[in-house]
Amino acid sequence: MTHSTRLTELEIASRHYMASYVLFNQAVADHVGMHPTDVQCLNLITAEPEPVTTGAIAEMTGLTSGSATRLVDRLVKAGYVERVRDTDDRRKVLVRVVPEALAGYGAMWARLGAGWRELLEENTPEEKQVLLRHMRRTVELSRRQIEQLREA
Amino acid sequence: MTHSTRLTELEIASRHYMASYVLFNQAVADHVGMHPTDVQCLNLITAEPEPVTTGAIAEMTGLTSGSATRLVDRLVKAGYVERVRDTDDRRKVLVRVVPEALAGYGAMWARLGAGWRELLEENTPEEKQVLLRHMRRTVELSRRQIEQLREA
DNA sequence: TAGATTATCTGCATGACGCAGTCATCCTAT
DNA sequence: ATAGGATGACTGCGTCATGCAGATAATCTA
Repeated sequence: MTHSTRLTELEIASRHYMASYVLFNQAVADHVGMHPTDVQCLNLITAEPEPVTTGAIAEMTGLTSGSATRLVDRLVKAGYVERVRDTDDRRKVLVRVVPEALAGYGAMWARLGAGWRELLEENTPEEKQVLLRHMRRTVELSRRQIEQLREA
Repeated sequence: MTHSTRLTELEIASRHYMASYVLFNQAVADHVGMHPTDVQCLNLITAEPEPVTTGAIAEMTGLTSGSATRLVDRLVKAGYVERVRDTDDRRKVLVRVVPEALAGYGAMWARLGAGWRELLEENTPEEKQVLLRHMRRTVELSRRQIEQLREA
């Protein structure tokens, strides 16, 4: 990934791949009239089995706690989530997705997701394993490198 | 990718995968004191064999032409690129990467890129083909869906 | 050669974000 | 039991990236 040396096909593809996600995320956000960060956040918390705290959202999105609060404000205002105080630790605020509110959002994903799912289904189970492994490894590597960057 | 149905492992991994890229990009940006968009842009234009126009940058990043101008302003100010008027069409501005300016930037990537490259090298040639194909397909699908979203 | 089109650049307004401080709640050590 | 500290979430304020609309210069076309 130095710039003096030639980049491999795969490295170049990676860049465009990542860039395309940013564009896609932006397009989705524009379409539903939200900020890309908000879409990103919704995607992350709907992937979680349980409601998450504001702090967890801050960590997942890389925002400060203050900005995460504002992010949740926007999602609440838009009706996508609601705040629920944690009964165990009353300092915490659980952000719960409102399933009904995701109807329109879900309808969009039903259209888009179909194409996406097809794309995945074009792969054999073995190939899917390769992709899954690569994604997980990447997430892990990314996490380590972020730590490294913050230290230095 | 609807939210009423269960998400597959691969779909969940995809989301975290994409999210991790955003975080990583942000961390890199913080590290070099730039905006994420600027890093994104540098990654894209250094992946191109030839200097690109401001308009091309606008398209690649999804920004308006005005914002792209400002983006280039920042990169110029930071010394990463320089503006060169296109001699064929003097309306156009070619944005050329300044190789020397990427020394520090490149040094960082040399460290980070090593881990990244290793990750890719952990795959057999066949597996790399699977990844490459998937990335290209995704970019293509993404492009089509963005178009679809803009129409609707 | 005039008018339309294209590529880039600017003035202005909006809004997301970080920072630093505040408040409420929980934990811990004496 | 209680004081001091830690933790989680929230606010005031300033900064800055971005979109929008219009300006300017260069090119194309009838």
